[in-house]
Amino acid sequence: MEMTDAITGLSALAHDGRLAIFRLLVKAGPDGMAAGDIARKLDTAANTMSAQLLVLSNAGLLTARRDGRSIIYAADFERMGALLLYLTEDCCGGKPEICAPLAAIAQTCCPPKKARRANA
Amino acid sequence: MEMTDAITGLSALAHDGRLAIFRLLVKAGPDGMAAGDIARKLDTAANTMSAQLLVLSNAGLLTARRDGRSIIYAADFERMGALLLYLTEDCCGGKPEICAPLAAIAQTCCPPKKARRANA
DNA sequence: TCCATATTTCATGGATTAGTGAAGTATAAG
DNA sequence: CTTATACTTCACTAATCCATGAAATATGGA
Repeated sequence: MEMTDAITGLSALAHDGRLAIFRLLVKAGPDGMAAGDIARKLDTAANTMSAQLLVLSNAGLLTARRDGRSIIYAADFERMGALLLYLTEDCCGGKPEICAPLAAIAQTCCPPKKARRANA
Repeated sequence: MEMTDAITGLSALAHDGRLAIFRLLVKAGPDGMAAGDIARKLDTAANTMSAQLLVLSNAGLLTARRDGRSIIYAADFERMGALLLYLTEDCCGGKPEICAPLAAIAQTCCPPKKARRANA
């Protein structure tokens, strides 16, 4: 990931409405959610929601597919992983002082050697 | 870390000048750098630099201390670690699909069991 | 075809952000 | 005490962001 992409991603997430959307879609998983359902869940006007989804999509953090009249948005896990990787690796140089706390969660969710724990 | 703090941090980093400052200070380590040295290194006007440093400081990502006529800024590693932890844990729910790439770097910089590698 | 639903696009206005010249504050040196 | 250095603060403008009403587009059903 390049620096400009990282900045676009950070900007997209640096907004309470958009961060809420992203978090909701992470919880929703690969199946994603229809734009209207997201709007109702977060109590946001349809056009406002559309603009917010566009920003996240343009940052590559969301994928979109049409299903009938609805458009289903889903979090792009790979892209988010790349952003986090950029922050730890390129931005922070993998300093132990910074990424030590991450080791714990990486350990929990992605055991390095043995079988991976199911998570949902 | 709370969501509003995370947003403040993301906003602070979502700017090319400020991200460059932060990266420079991460490289500089705990000793930090004087505001003027940062400004010269990044070819930025003094007052512009001051404003950018203020944003990062207000987000808690930098610490500042006076040394004679200079003011020394340093990256707050703990805070950055907390931001990354928020993004992986609270925002992304520690999903393996997202944090798997992080496991590698966490593995490299912070070995879980054995002695930690020195890193300059 | 006509209508309802789902979402987006456009236009607008208000709020926030960002860079800069000029002035102000703090420290050090002569 | 005066002057220089190091930064910050202030005032201002340009640019960008953001929410919203209104209109447009796309799909599905009667």
